[in-house]
Amino acid sequence: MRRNNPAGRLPEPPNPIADDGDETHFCRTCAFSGACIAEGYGKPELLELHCLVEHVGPFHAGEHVFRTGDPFRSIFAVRAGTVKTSMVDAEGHEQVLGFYLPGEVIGLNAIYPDHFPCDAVALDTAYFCRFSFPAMSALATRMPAVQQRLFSLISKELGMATLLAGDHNADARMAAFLTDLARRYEERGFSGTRFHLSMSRGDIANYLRLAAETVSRVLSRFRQQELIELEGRELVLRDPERLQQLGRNLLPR
Amino acid sequence: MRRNNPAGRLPEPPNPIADDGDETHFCRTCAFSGACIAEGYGKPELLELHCLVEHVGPFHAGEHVFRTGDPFRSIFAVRAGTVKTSMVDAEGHEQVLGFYLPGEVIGLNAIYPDHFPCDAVALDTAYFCRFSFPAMSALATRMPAVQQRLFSLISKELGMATLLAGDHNADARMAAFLTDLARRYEERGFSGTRFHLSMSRGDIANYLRLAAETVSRVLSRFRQQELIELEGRELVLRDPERLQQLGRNLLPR
DNA sequence: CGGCAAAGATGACTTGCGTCAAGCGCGGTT
DNA sequence: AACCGCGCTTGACGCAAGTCATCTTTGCCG
Repeated sequence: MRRNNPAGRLPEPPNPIADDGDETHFCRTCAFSGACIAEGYGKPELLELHCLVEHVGPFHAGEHVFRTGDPFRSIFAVRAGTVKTSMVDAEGHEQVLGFYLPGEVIGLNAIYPDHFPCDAVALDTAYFCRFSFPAMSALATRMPAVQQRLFSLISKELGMATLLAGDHNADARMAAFLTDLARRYEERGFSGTRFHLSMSRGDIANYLRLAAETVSRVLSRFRQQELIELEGRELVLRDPERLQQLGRNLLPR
Repeated sequence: MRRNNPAGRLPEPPNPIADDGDETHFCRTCAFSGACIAEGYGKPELLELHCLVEHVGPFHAGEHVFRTGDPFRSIFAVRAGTVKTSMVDAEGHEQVLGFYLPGEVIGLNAIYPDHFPCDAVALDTAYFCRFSFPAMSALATRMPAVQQRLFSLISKELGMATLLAGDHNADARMAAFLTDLARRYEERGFSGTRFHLSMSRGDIANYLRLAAETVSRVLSRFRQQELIELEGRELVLRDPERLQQLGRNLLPR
C-alpha cells in the first residue's frame, strides 16, 4: 500500500491509484462503493454497476477530460490524479469551479443543461472511471441506494458552491481552501497535514476569486505566522486548528 | 385568469395562486408537472404523485417554512408568494442564498446533509406544496421522468450558485439579478418587464454580496440611465437588453 | 393627527484587494 | 554555459465598494 505519499516523486502517476477493484469490488476510495455496501447488495448488483463502468486514462497534465458544450453522456470518478473544472465567461475570462481528487466525481453539473457547462483539465497524470449516465440513471431506478447516492453527490456539490459564494476576505478563503483540501485528502486515506498542491497559484487564486498576487501574499503571511510550511507546492499544515478557525465561516458545519 | 398582475394590491395573497390543480392535474406552474406530461403518464401515475403532496400555508411575511437544523423530510414547491433562504455563519452573519417564486422548489440543498442547512422565510403571504422526500424518491424509482426531474432541479440550482460565486462588479451583479428575476417571472406566466420586488434592499444586497448602500446607489444609477423605473418596490425594466448585456457574465448561457 | 421605527437614499471617508511593475529562481533548450 | 520563459514573490499605488453618518420617506399604532 502506498499511503501518505501524495507528494511522491514517482514518474507516473504522481498520485498513485489507491487500489484497483475487480469484478466484484470497488476501488476503495470510490464515490459509489458505499452506496452498495451500505445496503448489502451482492455480487449480481455489483456486477451490474461494474458493467457500466469504463476505465479511461491516462490523461496527462493539461489534457481535457471534457470540454464546454460536449454532449452530456457520462460522469467521471477520479481514480488517480487531480482535475480542475472551469468555465469561460462571455468576456473570455476563465473561472475555476473546483479541484477534484481521487474518489471524487465530476460532471454532475452537466445534468441540467444536458451538456457540459465547463471544461475539465487534468492537472497531473489522471485516470478515471467513466459511468454512462443514462445507464446509471436506469440502474438507480432499481437500486435506491444508487439513486440516493446520486442525489447526495449533487446536493453536496451544491453545498460547496454555496459556501464559496459568500463574501469573505482573502485570509478566510485561503484558510478554508487548505482546510477543505486537507479534509478531503484525509477522507481518502492520504495525509491530511502534508500534501502536494497540484494546482498553480494562479488556479488557486482564480478558484478563490482573488488575484494571484494576493494568494502569494496570504501564503507568505501564513508561513511567517507559522500556520503552514510551504516549499514550492509541497505543503505542511503546522496549525490546522487555527486554519480551520480562520476559515470557519466558509466551511460546512 | 389572473396573469400580469404580480404587483396587484390584493389584500392576500399578494401574488395570486396561478391555479390550483385537482386530482389529476398539476398547478400549471408546478415544477413537476412537466415530468409526467412529457412521458405521457396517465391518471394512475398522476394520482400517485398527488397522493404524496400536501398543501400547506398560508405563511405570512417573516414566518419560517423551515429552520436550519430541522430534519430533512420534505421538499417544498412554492404555490404562491416569495421565499428567501439564508444561512447564518459562525459569526452570526446572515447570508441570503436565494429567492424563490411560484413554481420553484426549495429544500434540495438539504438532501446531502439530511437536515436543512438554511432557514426559509416567507417574504409575503406564501403557500406551498409539500412533497415527502422519501415518498418522492420511491416514486422516482418507478417513474424515470420524476427521477430525471429531481436530478435536473438540483443540478440547475448548482449552476445558479456557481454563477453568483464569480467576481463581478456591483452593476453586473445587479443587472444579472434583475434579468434573472424577469426571466423567472416570465417563465411562470407573469410579466417579465414589470413586477414587484418582494425583498428589501438589504436582502438584495446580502444576496448579491454587496452593501445595502451600494444596492441603493446602483439602482439610482440604473434609474437615471433609464434602464429601469423604480418606485419603492415596483419595478419596470425599461431596457431589458442592455441590462442583460451588463449582467451577461453571470447569466446562464 | 403626531410620533416612532424601519427602509431607503446620499455624501464623505476608509480600506482590502486588484493592478502594474520589477525582480528572482528554476527547468528546458540549443 | 548562456538564454529564455514561466511560475512565483514583493512593493507601490489606485479604485471599487464597504463603513459611517445624516437625512428623507414610508408605514404603523396609539
